[in-house]
Amino acid sequence: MNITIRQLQAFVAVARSRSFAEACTHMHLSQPALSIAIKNLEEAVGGKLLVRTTRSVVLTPEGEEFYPRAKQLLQDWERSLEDVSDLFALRRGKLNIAAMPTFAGTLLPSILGRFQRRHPNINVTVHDVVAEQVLEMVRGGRVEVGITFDPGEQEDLDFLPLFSDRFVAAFPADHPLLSKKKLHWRDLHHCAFIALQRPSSIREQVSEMMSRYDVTFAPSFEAHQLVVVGRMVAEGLGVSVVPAISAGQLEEMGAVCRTLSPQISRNIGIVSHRRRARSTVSEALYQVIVEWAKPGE
Amino acid sequence: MNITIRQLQAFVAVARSRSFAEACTHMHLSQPALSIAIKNLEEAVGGKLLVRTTRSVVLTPEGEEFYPRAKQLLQDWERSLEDVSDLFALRRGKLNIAAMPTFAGTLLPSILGRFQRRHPNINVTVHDVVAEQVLEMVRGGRVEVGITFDPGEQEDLDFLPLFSDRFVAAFPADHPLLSKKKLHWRDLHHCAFIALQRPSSIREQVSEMMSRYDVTFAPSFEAHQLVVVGRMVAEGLGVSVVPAISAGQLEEMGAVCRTLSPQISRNIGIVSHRRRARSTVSEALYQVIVEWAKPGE
DNA sequence: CTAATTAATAAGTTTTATTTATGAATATCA
DNA sequence: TGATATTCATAAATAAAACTTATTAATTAG
Repeated sequence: MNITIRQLQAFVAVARSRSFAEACTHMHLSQPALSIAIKNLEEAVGGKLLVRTTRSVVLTPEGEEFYPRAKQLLQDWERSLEDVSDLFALRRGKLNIAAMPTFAGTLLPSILGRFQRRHPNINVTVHDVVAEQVLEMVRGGRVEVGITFDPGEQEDLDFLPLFSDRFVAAFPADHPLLSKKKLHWRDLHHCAFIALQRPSSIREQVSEMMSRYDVTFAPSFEAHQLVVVGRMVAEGLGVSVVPAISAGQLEEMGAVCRTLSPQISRNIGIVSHRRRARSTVSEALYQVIVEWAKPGE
Repeated sequence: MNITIRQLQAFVAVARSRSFAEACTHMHLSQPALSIAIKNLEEAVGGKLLVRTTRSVVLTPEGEEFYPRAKQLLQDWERSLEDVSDLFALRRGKLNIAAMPTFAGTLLPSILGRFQRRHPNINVTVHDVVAEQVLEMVRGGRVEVGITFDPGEQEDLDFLPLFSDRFVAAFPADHPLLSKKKLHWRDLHHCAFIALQRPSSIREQVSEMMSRYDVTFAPSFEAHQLVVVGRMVAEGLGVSVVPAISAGQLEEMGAVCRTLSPQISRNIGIVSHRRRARSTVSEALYQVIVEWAKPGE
């Protein structure tokens, strides 16, 4: 006969109350059922755990030794199962996501705010890394969800586009080019240029566009962080080209942004692993992001 | 639905082998039974633990988190039950017994030798304390088995007599009284007497016998240990009266023992608690002692 | 000595587990 | 590409177990 959890529970209940009758009500079980449960448990372990007379129930020395361990076993059992349940019920859990810095520093915080309000006990860690590394982290399973550019058709990755982003040029408030109605990439010729340092997909794409229109890509200044680029532009050190989603941030710092023709747009969206299973938590974040991006649907 | 051990075992088996089919043979279960077991487990915890396609089985992130804990739970479970079984099967265990020094130093070792051969993994601790304290230790539950004199009718103690012991007088090899055919307590008058120090039931009984026959109980020497008394007697410092079971020990040291008339005998036996349950280990020792005392039965 | 309390046993019922048989999906190989 | 084999899910039937009510036995309290 194999030992069941219920048998252990029965034993603990009887041992605690020193009475079959009392244990019955506690276990929501009839008295014979409890009797048999204990009997079977005793058979399984090979000896008496309780000495029952019609007037009293006492533990044998072996029962005395087993009692605390049985309690511990039951407690561990409950605890472990509760923990998994919590994971599924979003009452508890950890989530790692990766996002390219442009997104992580602009739109992501408000999304996480919304997620946090809906699932207060989930711990989210954001890895803000360059676009290519976002893909690598998803591929390697270090994060379940990544937000970056459309990586194109990938054998092991899924991409769900959220919105499309464009490039805008950022000027100091008093820059002469601001008087022009329509700005073209070519107009940036001869301007002192402020670029993001490598590795940066923005830098790569900007440099590619400029060379396409015979503008020499020769940055006068470089910086890692977008805020630094913004300050530099505002101070009149030069002009820069940044993603449209960062435009607001730059204008707060005193720069003025203008669209550039021809407009090139890049899709930004959610990257996830094609074959790996997604956790309930990541599914929940996925949900929130999609709702945020497409409020109508 | 409540979670069973079998369901956990099923989950661990599948998670380990990454295959339902393989887990089936390991669990001695049909494939549908296993399928349902996993399904029920997943329902109980509130989400998917495994992602099954027709070609592969992989763990979900939650499953991945649960897997090691499930293994641990099962291991603890097995371990605890095995430990209790060991207790009953006399494969392991501790036993505390109390015995009065006369017995602990003479006959007990060979009994314990026999017990040890029969149950090699039981750890026995012997408390050699004076007769009254043996009773106290049994009464207080500090030991399950005690060996001492018959305590008479006791409300909470059982006594099983094993053998009866008498007192013998111990003399130096060249003592004049040794020429007498029959020795009486009265003959000890005027002898230099060597007594055991208090508290000792032997001392009490000897002193009582002597005063009954108008022999003054005025020890010239006293010692705690019987061996010391033996040496003193052998050296000619005086005579002593000791239990018959210690006679052999004293004669080894050069003393000569003679019976004393009238012979008074005291029953020596096993004391145990009347209401407290006895452990399987103590039962086993009980058995060995009884067999030793009454080889015929 | 009777009534009350407590646990064990018996018989019958319900619930749960398990098996056999079958179906659906997918990779393998000709 | 299509047959084949493999793998897991589902359905129905059956075997096993757990549980309940009714009854019995034993012991204490009044």
